[in-house]
Amino acid sequence: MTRPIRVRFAPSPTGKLHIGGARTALFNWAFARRFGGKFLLRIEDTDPERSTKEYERAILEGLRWLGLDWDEGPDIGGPHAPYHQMQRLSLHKEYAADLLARGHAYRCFCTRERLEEMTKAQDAKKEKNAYDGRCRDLPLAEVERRAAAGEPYVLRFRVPAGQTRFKDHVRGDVVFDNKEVEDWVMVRSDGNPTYNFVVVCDDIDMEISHVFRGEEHLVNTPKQVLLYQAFGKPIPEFGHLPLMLGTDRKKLSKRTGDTALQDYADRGFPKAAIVNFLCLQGWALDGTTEVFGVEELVKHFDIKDVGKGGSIFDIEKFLWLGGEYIRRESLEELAQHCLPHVLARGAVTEADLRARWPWFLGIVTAERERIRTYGEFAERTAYLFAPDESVAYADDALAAAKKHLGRIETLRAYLDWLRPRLADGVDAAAVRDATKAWVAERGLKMPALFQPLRVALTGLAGGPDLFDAMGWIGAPSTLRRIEIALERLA
RNA sequence: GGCCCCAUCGUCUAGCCCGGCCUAGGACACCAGGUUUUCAUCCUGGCGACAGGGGUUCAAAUCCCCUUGGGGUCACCA
Repeated sequence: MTRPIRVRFAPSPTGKLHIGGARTALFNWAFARRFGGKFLLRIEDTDPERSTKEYERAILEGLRWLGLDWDEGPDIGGPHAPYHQMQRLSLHKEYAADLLARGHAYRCFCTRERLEEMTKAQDAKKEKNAYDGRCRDLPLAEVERRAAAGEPYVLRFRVPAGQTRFKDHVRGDVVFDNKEVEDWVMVRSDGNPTYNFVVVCDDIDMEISHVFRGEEHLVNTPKQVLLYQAFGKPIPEFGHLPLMLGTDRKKLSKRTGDTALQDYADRGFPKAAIVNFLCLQGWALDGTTEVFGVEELVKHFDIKDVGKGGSIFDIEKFLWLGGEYIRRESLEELAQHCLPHVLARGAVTEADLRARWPWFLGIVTAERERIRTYGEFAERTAYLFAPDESVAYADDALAAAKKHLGRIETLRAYLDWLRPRLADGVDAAAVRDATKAWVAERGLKMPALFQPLRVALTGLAGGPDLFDAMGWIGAPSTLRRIEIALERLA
């Protein structure tokens, strides 16, 4: 009964890696690593219409990027190769022939048109939609004759009477009445097997011991268990993970936010924060520790501890975690991570940035406590690379500046005062002290100068020390931006 | 609608399996205060939940039943 632990993640390359899929992969991986099992990857490319090599590559890249490594898979092979389902077709056909020969499957000649009518009739009578079994007990002679005549047919699984139960590590034992399971199609009329059939063939062949997947597969499970029984093969243990929900409480979809792992990588979430956050959706280390890494996950993860209820994807907490990880990075590390996001905005070249790396590090130092993603860094520092004439003024910043009635006079007086002091460049410490004294002398409140000034220089309502910012943009731009603000803030 | 699954603060969750230590713990968010030229970081405090109703028991968030609510799924897609 105790088999070697072998789990798998089997994505279909019909889209980008879904964030929920990433969590499924993570939990499978963690389970294998915790209990010394094998983690394998299998590509379910049985839908040639929608599968692409690009998606497949992107999915593998995404998993690798997260730090998940597999012991067997399409790119590295393994004892049960190939790991692309399309390349395993002959095996599936053998399995199907076996089931047909032993009476666990039968040929069904019902046309799509007839099936449609059947469904319509069932709807009209408010009956449940299920195959009515017309071809289930056709005389063998008739079956042979029609098949020989070239009449198209599908292979349906002959669901026996009784009940089907299976072990689910997150839900407990689950029981289905076989009456609820229809005689489903195993092999299409074009000879290609369907998902529910192929999955079981491959899981048997690859000696998968545990199947952990999303809850949407729960209702498929009885069909699959019945198949294992028909084959006389050991049934794996299951674990149906709760769904990740959008803010509408429904299965996470593009309607309520980004769904692809790539989207979050593009926004500049630290990958460790992504992994950490994924862990927190349905699992907890000890209920108290929120920030932890994969070492802790692998040390403590068990499928039994995964919660049953779906969890709403809370982007705010995700962002908070991002900030936590960013503040744990070394300065150099963080700068390297921010770099591509700054470059992506297209206002500066890598060579330029590399040439003034210490300058860049200074800015990273000042912004790090404010950002939660690398993308936010790029956003917040856009003013540094903008032409003086077109610094974007944020709405809240503009409102804050305009609260000060004397802003124009103050700014004009300050500009006149400042100009000679910047003749030899910006000495941030000196200007800072002198400016405070200037404000005090004139009996002004600090914000009366600082808020309009901040908008003039950065266009933002908040940010790092203003005099540091002067140093970053330099004396000419400082003066020029104040001049421009005199008009834009009027 | 049939079937299946689920149900602790607004959100993520600990506690539930093996009833008592729970006047239910932590985190995000929010509110208030401190620090600060602003924003943020950081620190302090606050708000806030066992869906409802029945049982079982000396004792129930924890076990059982019902109701309600939410979700998933009903293809020759995966």
